[in-house]
Amino acid sequence: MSSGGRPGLEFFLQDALTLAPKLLGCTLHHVTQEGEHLAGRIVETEAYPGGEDRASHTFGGRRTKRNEVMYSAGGHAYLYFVYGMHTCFNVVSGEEGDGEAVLVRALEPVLGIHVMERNRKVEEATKLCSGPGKLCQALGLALDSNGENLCESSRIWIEAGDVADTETLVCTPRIGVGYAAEWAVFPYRYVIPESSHLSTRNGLKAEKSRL
DNA sequence: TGACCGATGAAT
DNA sequence: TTCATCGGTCAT
Repeated sequence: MSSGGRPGLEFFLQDALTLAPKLLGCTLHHVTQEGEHLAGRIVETEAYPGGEDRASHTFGGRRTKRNEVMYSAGGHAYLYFVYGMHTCFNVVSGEEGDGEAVLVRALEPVLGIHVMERNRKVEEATKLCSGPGKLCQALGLALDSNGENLCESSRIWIEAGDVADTETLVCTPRIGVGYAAEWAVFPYRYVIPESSHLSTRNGLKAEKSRL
């Protein structure tokens, strides 16, 4: 995939485990209600394949009002509220009904950095989007964007990109899913280890399995 | 209707 | 390592 354009629907119809590493290097864009154009390069993702994966919201075919959009066709935005104070941004993947998604965990700020600093109330670039809750706060992404179509929306979209030749893709176990039994240790988290914008919580230590 | 529990982050 | 904080989920 080459950089620059918006990937077609078929890109998002891939299953979560295939899509998650491919989202690394892509850029997430958000144009806020105030017209501020914010964007960041994706450097950390996690795949939530659904089905038997206990860490997925759609585990065992569970279907509720909250996870409904996770069952929509790939390319939709799935946002949810967690821990009583944080919003997480996911890219729905796979065919309609699959119930798969990729959680975007960290970005490298690219556009509108001053706005992100204001939104986050911090100055350090490495603290702006280095976590799923942080990047939503920095980009101003809220629950009202749940269900947004990333292929057609003029508010939120993904720009194609690649992992640079000088960068090495690495996968690790997912963060914060220790309750998911054996699924907790599967290497469904993908990072660009050279990035200084990874989520600090377990930044990049407990792994080394190259793709 | 209510108790419990997070796909977290920030402070200590 | 602790805790703030509250919607979703599931058991009554």
